[in-house]
Amino acid sequence: MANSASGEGVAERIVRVLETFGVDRTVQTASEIGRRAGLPSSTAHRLVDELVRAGILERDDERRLRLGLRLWELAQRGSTALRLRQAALPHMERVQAELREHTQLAVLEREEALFLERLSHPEAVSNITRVAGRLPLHASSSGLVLLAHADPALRERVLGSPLRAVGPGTVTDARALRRLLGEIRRTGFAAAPGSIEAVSTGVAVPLRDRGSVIAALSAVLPRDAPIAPALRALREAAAGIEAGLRAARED
Amino acid sequence: MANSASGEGVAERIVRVLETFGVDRTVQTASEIGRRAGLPSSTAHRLVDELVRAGILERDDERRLRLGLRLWELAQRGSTALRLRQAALPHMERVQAELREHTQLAVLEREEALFLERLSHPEAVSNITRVAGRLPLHASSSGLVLLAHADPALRERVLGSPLRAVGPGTVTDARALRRLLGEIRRTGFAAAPGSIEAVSTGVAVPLRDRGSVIAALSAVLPRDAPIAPALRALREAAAGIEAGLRAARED
DNA sequence: CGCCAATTCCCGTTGAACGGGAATCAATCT
DNA sequence: AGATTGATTCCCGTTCAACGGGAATTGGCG
Repeated sequence: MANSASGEGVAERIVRVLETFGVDRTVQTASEIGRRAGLPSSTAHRLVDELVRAGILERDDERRLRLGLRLWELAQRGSTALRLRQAALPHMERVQAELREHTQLAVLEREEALFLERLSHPEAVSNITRVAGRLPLHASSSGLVLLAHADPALRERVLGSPLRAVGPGTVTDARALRRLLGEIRRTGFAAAPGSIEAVSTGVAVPLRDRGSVIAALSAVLPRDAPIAPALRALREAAAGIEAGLRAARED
Repeated sequence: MANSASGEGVAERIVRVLETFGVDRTVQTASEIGRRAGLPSSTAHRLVDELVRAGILERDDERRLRLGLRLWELAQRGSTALRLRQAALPHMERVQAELREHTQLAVLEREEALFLERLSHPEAVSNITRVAGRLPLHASSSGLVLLAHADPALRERVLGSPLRAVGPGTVTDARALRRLLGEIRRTGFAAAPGSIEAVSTGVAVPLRDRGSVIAALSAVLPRDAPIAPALRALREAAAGIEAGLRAARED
């Protein structure tokens, strides 16, 4: 028999299992995983056992499952994300210290904004993004910057799909969004008041490497705060990071 | 046929493939991977293709392979490491700002010290550790702290195995190491001058959760610097992190 | 004890994975 | 231009590891 369910490979199935874990669901029983991944119970148990043996999953004291440290370790190695994060971190710290607000780094992944890093500030306004969290491209300042500089085909795809509102200020009209993206390209930054939460405004600038935009650097400000100082700090940091990336290439 | 090589499962084989990537080897051809993982060429290509389809590996412009962002994303979710890192990061930043030296966070994984986080300071002395890097337990201040508080069986295993010198000051004598570990338990910190590089001294303190040591927090100082200020800063940070972990449990 | 869910064990079936080998493509050298 | 080396793709017969249904077992919990 072997894999009668559908024409998918083992790796895909493993990813499905890993995807049953989430920011909100970090430990589960084998049966839960099986149910969520759509696997027969006995199959789920066998597969989970194998993943534990391989170090991809770990069992805690109660024999419940969580993602293994080994997976994290493997993922860190050599990922492009890591290099970018390493180059960006010191500059992000400076921005965070200066602004006293959350500072974030995001990249485009599978038509969404994926947050690579987030330095939170205890006194700053609330903000839902997390490391390894995702947001739709049209619903955050970082996403807007990424979308504005993305491949035109992707941009049209997003503009043509329904634009879900995340916060009260999310731009959900395709025509307005298209105009906004043009403006972001022209001015070199995005401001998204209330696009996620009513109380906050995101400000983001693009980060370039070899000419093309590879990430967005952003800060989360209180709704009514002036954006000029944040923008200056972010731009300065972006320039520093870009210089770092250029220098790193010269090794 | 199916997997004639040996009695290992698919997951183990996939991990072997992922392990061929390293900090120093982040992109490879499919054939390279196959050779290093001990797979026949055609098998390697098929497997790699599947991993790319699953998003675990990515192809760059030249069709060479690198670890995928999706893997990183999955790994971040829900790992214990992430929670610890998140709790520790702000305190580490404070230590780094105060000492102006590298600050690191390490845990015990498979009989080695695995570095979860590292804040580097541009003006500080060189230091070879990296995020997701590993060092033998006896060869770094962090490792010594972890070893001193590790399960006695593991400790004996390490003491009984050959102790490779990494730097000029690495303790390689089992008897001396045993005495040193006792002292670390007594004093509550480890100082390791030159254990990795001649020019630097590592200072590390344990990080406890529910009574047992789960990680080590360390700083890298110039060889002749006084360790007292660093020790004070590290201890203060450790206390703060431990309080944070306790508070997080109350949710 | 009775109930429910998780887990483990058993086992007959079978097709997906395997890998040897040859062909193709792409650089690089002579 | 022809030869060489290595990566990649394609083909295909073999086969056994994976599969999953089902039953038995464990373990809380009221």
